[in-house]
Amino acid sequence: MLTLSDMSLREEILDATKDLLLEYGFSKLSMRKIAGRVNVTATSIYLYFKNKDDLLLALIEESIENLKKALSDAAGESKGVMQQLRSVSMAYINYALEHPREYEIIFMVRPEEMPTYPKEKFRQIRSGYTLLAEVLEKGKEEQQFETDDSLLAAYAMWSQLHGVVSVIINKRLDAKVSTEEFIGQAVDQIIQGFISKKIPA
Amino acid sequence: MLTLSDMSLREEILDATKDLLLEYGFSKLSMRKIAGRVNVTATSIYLYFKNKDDLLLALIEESIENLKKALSDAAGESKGVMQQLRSVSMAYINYALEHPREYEIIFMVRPEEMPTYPKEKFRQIRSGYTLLAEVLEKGKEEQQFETDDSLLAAYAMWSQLHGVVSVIINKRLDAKVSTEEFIGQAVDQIIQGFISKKIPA
Amino acid sequence: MLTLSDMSLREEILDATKDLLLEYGFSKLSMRKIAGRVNVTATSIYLYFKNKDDLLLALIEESIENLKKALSDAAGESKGVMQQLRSVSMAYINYALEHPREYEIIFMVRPEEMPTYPKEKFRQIRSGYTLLAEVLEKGKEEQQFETDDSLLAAYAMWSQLHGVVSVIINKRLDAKVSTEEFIGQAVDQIIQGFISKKIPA
Amino acid sequence: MLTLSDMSLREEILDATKDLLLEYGFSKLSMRKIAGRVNVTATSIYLYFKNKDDLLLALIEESIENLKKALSDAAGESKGVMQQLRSVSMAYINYALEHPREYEIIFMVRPEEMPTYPKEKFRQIRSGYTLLAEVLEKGKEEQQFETDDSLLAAYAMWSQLHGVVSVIINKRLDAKVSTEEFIGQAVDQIIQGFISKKIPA
DNA sequence: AATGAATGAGGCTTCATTCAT
DNA sequence: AATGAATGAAGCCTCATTCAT
Repeated sequence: MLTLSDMSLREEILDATKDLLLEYGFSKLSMRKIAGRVNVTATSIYLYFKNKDDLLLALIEESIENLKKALSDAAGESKGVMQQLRSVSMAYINYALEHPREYEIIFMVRPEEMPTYPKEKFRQIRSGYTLLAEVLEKGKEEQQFETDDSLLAAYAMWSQLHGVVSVIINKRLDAKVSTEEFIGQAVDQIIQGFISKKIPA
Repeated sequence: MLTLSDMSLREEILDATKDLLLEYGFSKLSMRKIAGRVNVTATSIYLYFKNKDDLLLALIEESIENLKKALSDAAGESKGVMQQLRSVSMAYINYALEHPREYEIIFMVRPEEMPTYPKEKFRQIRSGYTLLAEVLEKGKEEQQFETDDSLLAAYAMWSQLHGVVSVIINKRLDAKVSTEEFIGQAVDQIIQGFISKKIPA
Repeated sequence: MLTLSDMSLREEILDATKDLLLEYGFSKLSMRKIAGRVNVTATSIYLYFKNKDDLLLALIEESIENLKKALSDAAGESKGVMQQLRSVSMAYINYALEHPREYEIIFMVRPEEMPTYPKEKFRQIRSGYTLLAEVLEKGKEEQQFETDDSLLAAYAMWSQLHGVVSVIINKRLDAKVSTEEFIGQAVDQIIQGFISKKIPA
Repeated sequence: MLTLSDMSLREEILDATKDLLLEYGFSKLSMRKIAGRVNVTATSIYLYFKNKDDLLLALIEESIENLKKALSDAAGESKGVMQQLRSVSMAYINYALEHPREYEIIFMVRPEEMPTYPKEKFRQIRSGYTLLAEVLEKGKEEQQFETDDSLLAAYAMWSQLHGVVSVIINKRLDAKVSTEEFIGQAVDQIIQGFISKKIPA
């Protein structure tokens, strides 16, 4: 088991930053507060990160990496295309809910807030949907379902999954609504919407 | 026609704040910058708003009001339930894209960033979905479509719509993907997903 | 008579900055220390100057202006060309010794230390020698002395005067040497050197 | 031939410091930057120098030594007194322009910036002029020129030479003026001023 | 001989806010 | 209705230096 002392200061800093981001939000994050939480001088942070942006960047990259891994793991475990579709969707939602800090970091950090943020990273974030696109394309080939444009469909699905997650994480759900039921219902609708999409209503 | 001078300073301040939020993001927003954009001293803002939080609060309330109005207008104009479903969905997306500042303010301002924000306001935000719920309930009564739980379904739809909007506003879309096609595809899937939701896959 | 309270804070700040520059040197100058000396918060300085560079710039400009005025006054008071030559020289030295803070500010602030310093200002500083050049040119016309190149000669004289002043202000003089005698001797040599410059030795 | 690896780290540090001083100025000099330029940790500097002041002190001493040597070499090579006068003057200027880093370090580092700087060192700096004084004294004995006070005259000459050098190094010269012509003219005037100084104008 | 980790002080600057006018 | 002056807290970051290794 990992204890605090097993973590390098660098990791401790990253971890504390995640916490603070989730607890107080981006605009309240400060180097001093991060340092305080790790019981170190603010100066020490600069031994491991060039500056605040550099620290946030490292955080984002790490988080993206984790999300990507979670998704490809889920895709690999499943057999059929239909099953893959559902299991990747659930993996996406589960990862987000189990690692809200990381998920938020990936998505809530806005371009305007981070002008120095390399565009290429934003592209990486999108790569979440590419896995979906691959599954859809495979299903198309296997004639499991018909799609005009797998990429577009994948994008649409991804955005819906993101919406579901977003609403939960941001605590926009009514207290009366069970989160689990909500997820079940939403994922059903999302997948069903994709499968039976033919009537342009 | 409205000219600048027709706007009360209060409104000018609110408007400038919206602009700044969209342009530079929440963490870069400052009373001074707001004042500067309106050509007023920072002190003057305090004549109309108790403090920064109060200003943001007013902004959010105003924005929520506008969104609610846009939605109910859309619902009112349409005849059939099916048509209402689609037109409310599109109204939601359109409002968000046409008033990204307001939409962002409503959704991107996180509870953690605004500790003083009254919880009751967050509940109001959710009211966006109540209109959807009413439409769904009506459709159920008219036996246009079957739903176990209209409220849950409405929540699911709303979250998906939010996801679609979110991805666009946050510029997370690939440049290769046409926004219009994306919206079309997504809305189709969302509605279709709701209508034909029966197979728990 | 001027008392402290008669000075605007802006002037007090400029004055304190001069003192600190002279007392502790450029590299030790800080906004906090300036503020401390004026019994104000560091923040207050920013009400009058955009930033540190801006403050220093104002200081330099003011000092240049004063030096220029002192020199042209001296030139105006004297009658003959020879007398002008001597009186401008003495005015230069006197101004520097009576306002060492201002003189230092003009000359000791190096381009490398102030990258944002507008080149045009450096040109203004040189204008000290233009007055000399004019006097020399006039003397040439009046056939009081012969010069191939008045501008060059003026430059040479100016640099020598600067050297004299420099050595005194920087306290590089031996304690055994009387400053007054040193100045007398030096100015004599400088003027004489110019007048009888014909033998390329 | 000397290569980098032939230099002791101590010398490398001194050398890097000279460069940095010339390039970025005194106020931007930091132990870290010095260390960085030598590819060493800042800590390593403390193996060779007690602290920053100590390092600067070593630099100054070394530079003074070099200047003194250049001057006495120049005096030794020349035959007649008149020739010595000119050749020492030129040696002074040449040394300064060829080793601006060292020259600057000697003269630009102000007592106020270095409170711990032993006064005795400042006295050493002045020793530059003693060589001049000796030449003048010798000339007086040989009745080549008349001086009331050789020491005073030497001081005056030295200050003027310093002025000439100062203006060039500090890039205060107009671009239109040729540095070489300027030096020629100035040295002529300086020497001539000394030789024919008799009329108290 | 050299480093890596850490610190406390202080650098410039911006912030929200108040108070007297 | 609006301002100008001022503040204290805090922002990010760099500094010289020390200590254990």
